[in-house]
Amino acid sequence: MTQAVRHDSMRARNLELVLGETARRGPLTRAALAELTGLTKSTVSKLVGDLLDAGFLTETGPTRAGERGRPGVEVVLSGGRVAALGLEVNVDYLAVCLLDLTSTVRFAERHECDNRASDPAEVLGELQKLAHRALGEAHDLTVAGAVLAVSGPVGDGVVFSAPNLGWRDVRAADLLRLPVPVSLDNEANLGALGERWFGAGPADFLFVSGEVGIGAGLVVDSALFRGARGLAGELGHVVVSPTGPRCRCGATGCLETYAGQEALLAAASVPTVAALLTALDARDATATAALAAAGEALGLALTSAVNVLDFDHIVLGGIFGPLFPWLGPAAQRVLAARLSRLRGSVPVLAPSTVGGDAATLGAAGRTIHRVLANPGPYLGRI
Amino acid sequence: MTQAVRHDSMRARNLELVLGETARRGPLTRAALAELTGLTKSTVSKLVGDLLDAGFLTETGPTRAGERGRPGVEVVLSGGRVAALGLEVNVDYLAVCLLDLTSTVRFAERHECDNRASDPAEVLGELQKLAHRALGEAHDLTVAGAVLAVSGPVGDGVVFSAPNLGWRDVRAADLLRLPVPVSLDNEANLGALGERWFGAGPADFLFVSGEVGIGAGLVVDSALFRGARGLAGELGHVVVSPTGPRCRCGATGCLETYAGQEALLAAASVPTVAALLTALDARDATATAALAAAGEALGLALTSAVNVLDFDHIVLGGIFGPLFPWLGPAAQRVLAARLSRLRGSVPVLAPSTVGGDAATLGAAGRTIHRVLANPGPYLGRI
DNA sequence: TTCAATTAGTTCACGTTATAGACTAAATAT
DNA sequence: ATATTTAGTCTATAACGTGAACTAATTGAA
Repeated sequence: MTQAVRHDSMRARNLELVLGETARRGPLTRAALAELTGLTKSTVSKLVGDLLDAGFLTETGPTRAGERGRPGVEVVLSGGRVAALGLEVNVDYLAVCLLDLTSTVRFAERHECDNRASDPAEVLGELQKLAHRALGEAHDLTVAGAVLAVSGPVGDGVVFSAPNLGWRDVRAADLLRLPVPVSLDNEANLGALGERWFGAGPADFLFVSGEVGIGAGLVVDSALFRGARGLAGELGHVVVSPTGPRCRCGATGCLETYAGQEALLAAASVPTVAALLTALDARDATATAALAAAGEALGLALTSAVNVLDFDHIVLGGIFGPLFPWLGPAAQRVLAARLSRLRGSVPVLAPSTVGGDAATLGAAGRTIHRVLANPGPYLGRI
Repeated sequence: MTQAVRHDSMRARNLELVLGETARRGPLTRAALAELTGLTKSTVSKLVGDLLDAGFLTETGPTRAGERGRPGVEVVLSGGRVAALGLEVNVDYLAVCLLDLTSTVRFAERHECDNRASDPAEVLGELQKLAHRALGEAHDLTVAGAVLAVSGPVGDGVVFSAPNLGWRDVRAADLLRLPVPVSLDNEANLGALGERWFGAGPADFLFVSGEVGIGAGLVVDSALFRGARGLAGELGHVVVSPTGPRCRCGATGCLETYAGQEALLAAASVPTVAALLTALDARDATATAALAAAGEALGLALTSAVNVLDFDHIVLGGIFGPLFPWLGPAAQRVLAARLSRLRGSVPVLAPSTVGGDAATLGAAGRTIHRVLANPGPYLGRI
């Protein structure tokens, strides 16, 4: 349901507009902002003034345009007011990062550890320590919030199931006691946002997160598409071949049984992802064949996803990122074979450009974007 | 990109809000509207006054509440101001309907004819005659626009490909000369909207349109989801079995090769859908088995779609509507077998409650909703 | 029957916000 | 030096929603 518009929401909306344009298009004069937003110069002046006072923007001095007329004074996003915390629990590590409003990394740390079949309280306690170190680096910045990335379906502060960690129904947002609001999201969703904001993700694309399970983050018009219940993107259980191997979900021939981490390692006869990469680098035939087969299965699942959702770009992240050279071409071939006639073009498949930090950065970025979209609450103080 | 908010857009927004609530929740007093929208009584009075003046609303006299206090005067949507035209070109018929703002059908006609491998200009000429009959029934109503439903991918007034009609790259919106703005949309999309507005479609569901091809309309939060290029919903080419029969799209084992109209008729050894229904009613073993097999394939494709998009409700339309008793149970079984463990619940599969008129009604409904969402342009006149 | 209580709807002074255009400021071109 | 051009500010104004006072119409109790 939509809300009534009053003067204050009108103002909030226009503040967001000015702040958003400045964030998106770098240094901008008031005149340029007026042109871009369609607001008048006077209105822009007033809004920019308020954002300067609040510490969200700073002036960078007069432009040296070399053109006729009075040079404008450019304003840019200021990193000195608000920060955001990004957290991630992965199978092999805990990660934390602190970003300011300009998306500059103020602090980042990764703690390598094995979280397989772990105790949620213990792991989150360890993460809390990391988070406090990051908060210490915030100094005088207001930390607007923290977002935690976990793989597997989540909702309303609860991890329903994280197969790689062995967690079920963990109230992670509550367990992680922090002096800032904590929220929770799926690692694939946050990875997708990370790729959009910090990598090469276009406005519409499908981000695939290959881990023990295979998740997907759907980005539509630069925003996450979450589906009716918030559980969209279960790419791992898309049907690849109805008569295929049995999956832990109870079905058969799901993508996960072909390209999930466990299936990959078993097919390549190696114990770890690191060993798999070594084998591939050494041109091991079994490993290479295993990856090509997995790539084909991935291509089939992506074909179905593209048919339903009409994506032109697909980014492979998680372990599929480093494995891309061996997995990507096969998947791309399947996509080309099955989609070129119908669509006229073939979706572009590419590895993540952000790499392993996509989800952590995306997590922090979510808060950054929340603040940029609604600076009101932070406007009074300074 | 979002737009700046000025006084006029604030007003437009609140007008939409008042009009929308009245449309959604039936007769409402000004006091109730104030409560619902969060606007003050004075604002609501002013907005309702304008909508009454413009002929969008009418007062239905004082309420007989029986409670203490002055009884309120209820207002309802008025059908006497604006109408909308819905058009459809199907393989077996042309259809037209005229709806007023209250979604009351003012005129509807269906012209049975065989449009297989037809000449676009000829067919659209015939449709134009029908449309003019409908426009004649509009009398003093302003017809705000016409929307034409065609099966297959469309975009910007052009039918890219309608396999059932044999059309390719037809500029249908231009060919159909009408005295009102004409736009074009996919039959599956409009069927989905028809089911949402005139049938039992919930706020989030997948509408499947079974015809020669199999399309899907994705409804998310009561709005269509069109994908990056507007071509979302190609359910017919979702992978059911990678080694299956060759499809006209160049791939193999697409859903269409199992459950497309041609595949169905061939498997059941009947020449037409009518004959298929007769055979099924007569408990013909071949036909029954063919439908069960198609249902399983449909179930597999829907499994993939649900995994990616997280739908809880699926509505089967087009020829799948009448075929539901023979096709639905098998599909539902596959969905249950493959999704229950992972999701905890199984998506509900149901036949369309609107039937064959879903797309035509959806087409007219699109214009109705466009006007309700932006009554401004029609406010001055009366 | 009368009057208090209650709810609906209108009116109007007011506050907030964006606008338009005049005005000042600072550069380049002639 | 002066005209021209562009940036930014200032002020009066208009649009719109708000809030409180006010009128209207009903029920219920004395």
